[in-house]
Amino acid sequence: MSSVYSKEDIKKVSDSYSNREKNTSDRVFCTNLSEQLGKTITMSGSIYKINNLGGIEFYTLRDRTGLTQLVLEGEIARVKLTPLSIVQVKGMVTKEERSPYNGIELKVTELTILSEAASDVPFTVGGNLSNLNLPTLLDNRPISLRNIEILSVFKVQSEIAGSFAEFLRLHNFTEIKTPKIISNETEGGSNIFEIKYFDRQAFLAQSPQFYKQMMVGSGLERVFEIGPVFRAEKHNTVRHLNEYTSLDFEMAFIKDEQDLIDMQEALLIHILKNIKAKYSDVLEYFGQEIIIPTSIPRIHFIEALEIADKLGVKDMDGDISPEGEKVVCKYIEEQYGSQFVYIVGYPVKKRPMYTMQDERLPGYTRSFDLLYKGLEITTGGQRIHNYEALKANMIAFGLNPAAYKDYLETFKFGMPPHGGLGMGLERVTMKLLGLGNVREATLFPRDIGRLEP
RNA sequence: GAUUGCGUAGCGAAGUUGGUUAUCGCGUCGGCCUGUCAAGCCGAAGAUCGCGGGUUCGAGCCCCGUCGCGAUCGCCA
Repeated sequence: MSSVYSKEDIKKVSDSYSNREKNTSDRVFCTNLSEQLGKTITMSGSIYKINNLGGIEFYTLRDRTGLTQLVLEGEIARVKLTPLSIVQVKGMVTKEERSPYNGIELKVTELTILSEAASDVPFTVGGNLSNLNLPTLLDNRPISLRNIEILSVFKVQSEIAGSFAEFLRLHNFTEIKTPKIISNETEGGSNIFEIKYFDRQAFLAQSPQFYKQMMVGSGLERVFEIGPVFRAEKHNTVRHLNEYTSLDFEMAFIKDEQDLIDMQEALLIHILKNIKAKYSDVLEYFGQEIIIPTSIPRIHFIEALEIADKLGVKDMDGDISPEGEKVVCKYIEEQYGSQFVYIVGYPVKKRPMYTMQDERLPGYTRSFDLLYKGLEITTGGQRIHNYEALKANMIAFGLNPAAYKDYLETFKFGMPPHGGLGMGLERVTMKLLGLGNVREATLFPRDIGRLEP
């Protein structure tokens, strides 16, 4: 084999991997600045804000930990810097009352532009973006995400998902990853994306439901998954996405659906406590106060319909309308001081074929929704674990058991009583921060009109 | 799919019963400015008013069509 490069050149590069000089960066971060008072240090980041007064220039340096005021005076102030440019600066950490960031600033003596940003930014990233239209922010997502307040939404979201996993691991759940390319519809209906899979037809998973249940049956007993789900519904609302992240868990040997609710209640408290402890600044920015519940009210579906009806919202073909969900939530908050409410016992015809019926109220199920600030954030319930009962229910729902052979095998060979739930990560984030549109709680939302960026 | 609303510089908006050169703020570009933090002051560029057609002496404005977008509903987390 021949190369345009000499053996010596190649060897030098090759050797550099084993004899590499470590990156001994002495980079100081914004949050650690107060420990460096009086010292000359190096910082790296992007230029977030600019105030150029002529002989003196103020730049706000932004790194992953926060903001620092840079002061350029004299000769160095002649450097031309555009907002969002990436820089490395060297300077003296100085106490200065007039600095907006912790009364500390960096008097810059050396400045290197690592990457210059063009000046035709669609909007001022370091400014207040609240008066921009959402489509503008979404069309320019790589840029709008650089705004620290917009980005903070996703730090909170990461914490929600992280706390979810943390809590469940603590309770002996095992994290699983199930396929998103599937050959069969999960819950019937036409709301499923078709894709080409080599020379066959396949679908994008609407839910990890069947796989979760198979893994309960595997002997793990308790499983959870954080993953994408896809819905081909042509809805266009502030609370729907065609791709979203589902926080799912499924657990075995439950007595009934109340065990699931108990588990989720403790889980939610864990999540809310973590967010409150770590992101009080973000909550304050969005004007949200987290009320950590001690217990979440649980009301029956029929009761919820009555409450909505009493408050002037008619039921919708035997179901609760979004408007009804809002007034029920409002009522519960006034009566019990809870921003959450469980609605238990949805009608059989409103639920999938694997849902366990409530033997006390035939026609109703042992399933539930969790509403948070007027929005449905969770659906869950006890599942049918008896093979024959499940098969019979499939037929009753107009489905062909033969098409669900692999799924049914789990039940044929012994399946414990079990149940689980799915929680929409973006919806939880949205409501937690009081956002008006679920797209704001999605990095790169996919909706009926949006496939980019 | 249904209902409803909106398309005016890079962004956010105003534009009267149809009337001359389409207005304002932010941003951009140039100049001044040593304590800004929504910096300030002076100046400049930037819009075939979504697109096509019609009515009219005259259309950003009225009518028809078309495309795009938002919101609500069905459905759902």
